[in-house]
Amino acid sequence: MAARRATPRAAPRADRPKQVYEQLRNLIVHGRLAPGSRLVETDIATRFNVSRTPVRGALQRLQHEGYIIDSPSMRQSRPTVSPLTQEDAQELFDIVGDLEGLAAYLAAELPTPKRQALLKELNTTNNELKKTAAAQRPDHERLWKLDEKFHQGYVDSAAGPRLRALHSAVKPQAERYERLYVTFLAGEIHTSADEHDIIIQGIASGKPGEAKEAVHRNWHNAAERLGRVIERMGERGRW
Amino acid sequence: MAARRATPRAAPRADRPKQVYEQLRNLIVHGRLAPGSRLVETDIATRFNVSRTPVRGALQRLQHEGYIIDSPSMRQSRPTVSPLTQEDAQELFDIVGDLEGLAAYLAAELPTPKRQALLKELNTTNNELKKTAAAQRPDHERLWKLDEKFHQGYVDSAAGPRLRALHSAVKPQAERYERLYVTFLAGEIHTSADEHDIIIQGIASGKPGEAKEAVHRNWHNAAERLGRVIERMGERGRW
DNA sequence: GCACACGGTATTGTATACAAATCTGTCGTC
DNA sequence: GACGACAGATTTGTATACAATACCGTGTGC
Repeated sequence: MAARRATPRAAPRADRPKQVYEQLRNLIVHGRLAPGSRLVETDIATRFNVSRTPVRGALQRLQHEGYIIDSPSMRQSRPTVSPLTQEDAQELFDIVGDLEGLAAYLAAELPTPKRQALLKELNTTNNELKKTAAAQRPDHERLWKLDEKFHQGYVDSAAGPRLRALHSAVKPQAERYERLYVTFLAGEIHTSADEHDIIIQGIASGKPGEAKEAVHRNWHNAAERLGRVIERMGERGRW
Repeated sequence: MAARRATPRAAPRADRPKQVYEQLRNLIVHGRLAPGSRLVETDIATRFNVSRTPVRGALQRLQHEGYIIDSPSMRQSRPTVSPLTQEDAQELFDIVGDLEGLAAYLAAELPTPKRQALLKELNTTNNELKKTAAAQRPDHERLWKLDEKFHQGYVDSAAGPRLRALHSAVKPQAERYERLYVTFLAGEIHTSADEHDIIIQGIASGKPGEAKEAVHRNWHNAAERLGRVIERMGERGRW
């Protein structure tokens, strides 16, 4: 164990907690750390050649953002990767839809010039999404990125700092489920893209309420479509 | 400095990070730690007779929940108490309204028996609120607690674990502004109580959309009323 | 054969020493 | 008199030692 420590104190002071956080998050999101896995500070520390201190920071953030939870029936906190369930997906998507709905509401109230620029961007992204989805063997990574970009578009241009912060803490958690979605429901992406058009329409016509509702429906429907997939997999939490 | 440490290692192992967090949060919420104040780990540690380790955990949580921010224009993170501004209040209240709106939506969809129990509780609380507000010199602390209890009612009975967690992380931040509200707008509490009745009505009639909208309006209006107060104070951040 | 207690092990909580980085104030130079 | 460089002081980042607690397997008594 001690022989393996490459450069423990020579590391270039580059926000190690964040690096550890990102790497762990990646492992979780991509399913390499299965739901239920226990995260042991010491193991992680040796794995990344850092001490427990930055690891602790990363774990606390992961926990706060919901990627890991303290396994129940234990007093001492034992962080484990949180499970993937149908109910959780449904609730999470509703919450994301709600937050993004608020952003869309605000986007529809933007002054015209800014709104026009946003609309152009949204249309471009969504058309690319449609085109990519229509391909013979759609590029999953690209599909996911385009969908992400679409939603991020109106959030960035209309949300204030607080909403943005909250969104960027909550939304990424949906990635765990979205990766399932895109893997098993690539054929239904066009449904989503059509729903996106309704969102665009709501923002374009300057009707905040409609834009918001369209976003809600998009996420709610996605959760429903996804629910069938999770059920089929028996909620095993692995894929 | 060293002579003052009472029982550094004899403390009864009672989740010190949480204790530190709660005490700091209290200081912030009650304005004893003014916006812009710098929080220095070592100072806090000596003040509470703990080491920097639990303090660090508390600070990280406070930062994640928005009570403190890294003051800009500095590379090294220098946490300071976040400011109180009109825009921030408006955005924060909209977000809380949005989250609680979702909870109210779900509450209106609850099965009848559960809904009846909830409605009874909400009515009781709101009537007490009205009664308290009508008094000659209303008890501010009590007013705040009753309003809090009212909103918590439908959240607790309808929200899932995720929504509850998010709500309990975001909502308490509004307390900084609510304390202003109740201090300077005690006379307008009845307006809020009337808006609460509309929420109750929405849940009672089983119309999720209306319940949600009523919650949105309640928070949005509150933010507007509060905005006038903050403006009057010149957004000094002290009171 | 089962329940319970006990001891070893694993893991987290806390304190503290040290290193790196920034900030602040002073002094010298132009 | 102002600007800039340098040195001391502050403060945070990291590593690590130690303490406390929870977990787990084994053994003993009934």
